[in-house]
Amino acid sequence: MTDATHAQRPACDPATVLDARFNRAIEAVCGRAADPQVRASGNPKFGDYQVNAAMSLAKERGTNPRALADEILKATDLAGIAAKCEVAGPGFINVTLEPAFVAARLGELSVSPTLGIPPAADPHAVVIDLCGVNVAKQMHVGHLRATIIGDSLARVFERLGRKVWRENHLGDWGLPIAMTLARLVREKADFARLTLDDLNAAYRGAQKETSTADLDAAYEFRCGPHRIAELELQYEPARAAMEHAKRTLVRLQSGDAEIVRLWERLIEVTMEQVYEAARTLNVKVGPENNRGESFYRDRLAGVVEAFAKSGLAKSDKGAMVVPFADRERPLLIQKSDGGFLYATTDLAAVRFRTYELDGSLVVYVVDARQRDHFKDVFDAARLIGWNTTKDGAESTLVHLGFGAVLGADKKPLKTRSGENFTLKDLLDEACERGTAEVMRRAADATSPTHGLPEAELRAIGAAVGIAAVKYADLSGDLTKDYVFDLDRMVAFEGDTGPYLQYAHARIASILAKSGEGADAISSAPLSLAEPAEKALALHLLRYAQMTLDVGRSLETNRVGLYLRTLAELFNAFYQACPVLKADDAATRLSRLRLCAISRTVLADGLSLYGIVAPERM
RNA sequence: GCCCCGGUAGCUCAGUUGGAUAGAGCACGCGCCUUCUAAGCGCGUGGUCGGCGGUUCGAAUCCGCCCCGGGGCGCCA
Repeated sequence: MTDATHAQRPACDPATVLDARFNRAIEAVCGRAADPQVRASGNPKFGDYQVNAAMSLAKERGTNPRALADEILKATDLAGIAAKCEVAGPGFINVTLEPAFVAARLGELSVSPTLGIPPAADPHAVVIDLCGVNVAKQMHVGHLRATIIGDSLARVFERLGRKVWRENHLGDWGLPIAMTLARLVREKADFARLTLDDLNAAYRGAQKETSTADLDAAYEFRCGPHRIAELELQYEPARAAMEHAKRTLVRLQSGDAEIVRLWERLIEVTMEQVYEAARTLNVKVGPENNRGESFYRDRLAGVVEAFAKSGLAKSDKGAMVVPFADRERPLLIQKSDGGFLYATTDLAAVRFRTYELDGSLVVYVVDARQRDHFKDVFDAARLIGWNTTKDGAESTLVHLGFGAVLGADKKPLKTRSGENFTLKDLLDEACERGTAEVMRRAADATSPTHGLPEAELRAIGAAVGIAAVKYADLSGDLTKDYVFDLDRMVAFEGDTGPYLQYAHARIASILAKSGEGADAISSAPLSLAEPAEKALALHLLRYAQMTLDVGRSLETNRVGLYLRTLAELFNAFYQACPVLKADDAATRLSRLRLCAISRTVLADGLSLYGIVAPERM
């Protein structure tokens, strides 16, 4: 997203070297610098890399593209880098790299603690709004995406060396919470023993008991006085409940010690499920990430004041709105009764995140339906100049609107009995399926997991089930809806999380059986004589660029694509090149080192998804 | 009505940001475990990339207009 990030290029990536060399040659030939357009070749018959700039440059200069490609190629110093270069097709320059050059770069990668990722150029923080639970409500499948996508992006930015804030913007404030609280008080609930189910029931009960929909409709359609009087009598309890809720809200807002204590208990009970889900999902979200709506309550009046003072907000039908030049719909920041709205809270949060948290990138991982809302909030923030860090650097505000999770019938996911699928149900089932599969395989006497303690098998099974769920979610286009089909995800065949874990376990197994020490392996000379070895090595060298690309684009699916390709290339290598039974000791050690690097990169890549890579499965 | 997001193989989806003959996985057909984990590998069948036009050396990708599906549109969050 930032130029600084974009400019970073991994030193061990051959594309970086080729880019520099061809850049120099193009400048010599054409008299000016231009992007050489270095790309990895899609087809092995076109070599390892292709340089595509000659065609567009020739068009610009009105010359023959193949002749220009020839000229550029002649001017490029590739001694020790390329084994073969040729001009092909309309003017592609196809480059086949020298295996020794690739091996040298891979050696650099293997001793890099960051796997070749250059240090972050932007010293500001990245702020990620994730999870987004509501107090007194059960977590459902929508929270799955907000949580694991946000956590994965956080992990990517941590890998890139950025300071990351995971912000759990909980819905812990406002009338609905007060209504729930009021009802629990009236019911004389035992707050010490409250469960989430109790809260949920109270929340729903409160919504229902205060509903005056029929009466409101009667007013709206100007029903006769008889009908109105009848309904008013009927809705007397609803009014009373709402009055109580409002009194409770006032006490909460004014800091009434007793009410605040009960309110905190509500949050505690709600968040316990979040922490449990986070543990199951291997997601780094805990109490330290809680910064809910209530945190911003004392800043809301200031937000409205700031917009009013700068002339950006105006009064409209008694409410305060921020109008926009390019659209009809204004942003409502204060109700006619003086109350604030979620847009007000979000504006306060934007300012806190850019200024106080010093974020030059603030990512909101919130479902796609809120696109318009965030467009308005971000535009308003830009109008008033809140998209800047403490030292005045520009902040990028991004809404990463993810698609819905659908059932097999393409409708929002429901259980068989037609109820909402809670996140817990879903994760429990995934873990069960994973465990069943691991147990089944462990029963086979020839399996590497045969005879392991049950607790260990269960841990592997849970890791496998969760990997299936997370991979299915993160490896697709985040903005699209996707069909949640446990049967398919937990099939563990093909393009799945367990497929990657399996590749990792195979590598770990080879290394364990080799009998070689880590030092002997990590210091072995690399030779990449076989095509499968070289192809694997080339892909390993692209890890750093892939990670940078994800940081720039926020497309987590690039990680999945990279890892799937890595696993495929490893499997091809595994099939074509014996490691433990290699022809000679030097080849054996070289291949072991290739295995070790593959394993490190695969495990690191899986860690970007927060997927655990077991040694055996 | 206005705005936003999608449409790629029978199904579920990729497609390295405009590159060479559009790829996987399921499913279907065939082959590979006396060799490091067969949750694997190889081969085959399967396509008007929603439609029409445009931009250019080159389009699934960019632009315009349609068709179909989904979502959102002031005092809830």
